[in-house]
Amino acid sequence: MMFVLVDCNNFYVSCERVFNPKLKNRPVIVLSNNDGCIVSRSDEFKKLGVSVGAPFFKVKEQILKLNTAVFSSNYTLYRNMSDRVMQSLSFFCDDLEIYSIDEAFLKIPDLSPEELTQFGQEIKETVEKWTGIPVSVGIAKTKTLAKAANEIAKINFRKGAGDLKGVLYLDLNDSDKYLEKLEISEVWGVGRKYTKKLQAEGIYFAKDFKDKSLDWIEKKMTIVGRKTAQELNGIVCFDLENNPEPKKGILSSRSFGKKVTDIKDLSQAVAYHAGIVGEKLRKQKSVAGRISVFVISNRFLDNFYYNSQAINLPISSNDTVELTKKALEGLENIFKKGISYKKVGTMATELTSEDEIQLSLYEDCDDRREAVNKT
DNA sequence: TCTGGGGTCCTAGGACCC
DNA sequence: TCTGGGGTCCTAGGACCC
Repeated sequence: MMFVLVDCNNFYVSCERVFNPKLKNRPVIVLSNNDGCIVSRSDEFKKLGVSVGAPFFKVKEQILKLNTAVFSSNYTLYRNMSDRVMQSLSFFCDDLEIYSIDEAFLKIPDLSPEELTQFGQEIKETVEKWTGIPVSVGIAKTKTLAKAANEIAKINFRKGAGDLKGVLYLDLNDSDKYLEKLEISEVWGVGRKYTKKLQAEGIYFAKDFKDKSLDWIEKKMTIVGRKTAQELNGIVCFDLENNPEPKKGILSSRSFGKKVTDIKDLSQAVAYHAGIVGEKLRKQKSVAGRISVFVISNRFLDNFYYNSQAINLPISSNDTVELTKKALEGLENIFKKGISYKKVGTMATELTSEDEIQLSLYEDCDDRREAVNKT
């Protein structure tokens, strides 16, 4: 079997371009809540080293110089476009995992290298024709290698080399020639912290990592790192997950656009988030056994303050009134005067299905009845 | 003063992903 | 002046149990 990773290029930017074709040849930036951070940017900025997550104010000047179109994010639009992309993909293959809003894995049978490459190109052309969203395709023996292949195809395309045309099948037999050029930080599962750690050990490229001893890697990076290394060697450790379990936690949070110090303002926000959480719970037919609330000050200033509290519910619930009451109780316990708060959130965990809770309520009744009968 | 061995469960914290 | 939001998984250490 082979894994195919289809990844939309600069997804939010591409969505905006679909609805406004004049933006095709113009630099575009999409910003987060409160227009604080960059969440998507066109290729011009990738080349300039403007990364996702960068604070807008720091790069604003540089960006506006280029006659850039700047957008606040419009998640309804992006969700809608995402659905269309995923639908197009399901046309090619039923064995499909929607990994994120702009990425999906497909699992397909082994074919010859030429056929695989052709398959990838067909996917790319079709999705672009049907949705207007440009994508890159990576194909390989494991998810981690498919991710790498996709990344390499993207880099190649951006450099204007163009020989891959946004599609790469990474054959296990000559993976080294690609992996020796792929920065370790680009490997799926290796983030900022591990990149530093690994570089300190002289590991700069995916190939260096892949050739290290597994036990050594596990010691440094837990079992997760071990699996990543195995996957780079073609051993499948992460299979397709196309039967998603219901979510294990549901979170709603938002940062404030201005200074907030008053518990009244915080309470209002916490209640709002509890409402959102309740709504999401009811939508997926879950109830929460635990509700937590957290507050956080500006992490870039001194006197950084973070605190959180989790409260167990006597009976699991998805009722907004109940959730709000408990969340506000929690807030009172962690509120500290004189702090300038930047963000609050409410989170539900220990989720179970609505049906189960009803069942257990009946069971309680039965127990009680039994107890009564016995006496 | 000496003070077992093994198991489970829970939580906080740290890493990662998009 | 201004730094997103929503998730997952793993581990260590403490509490508790026999």
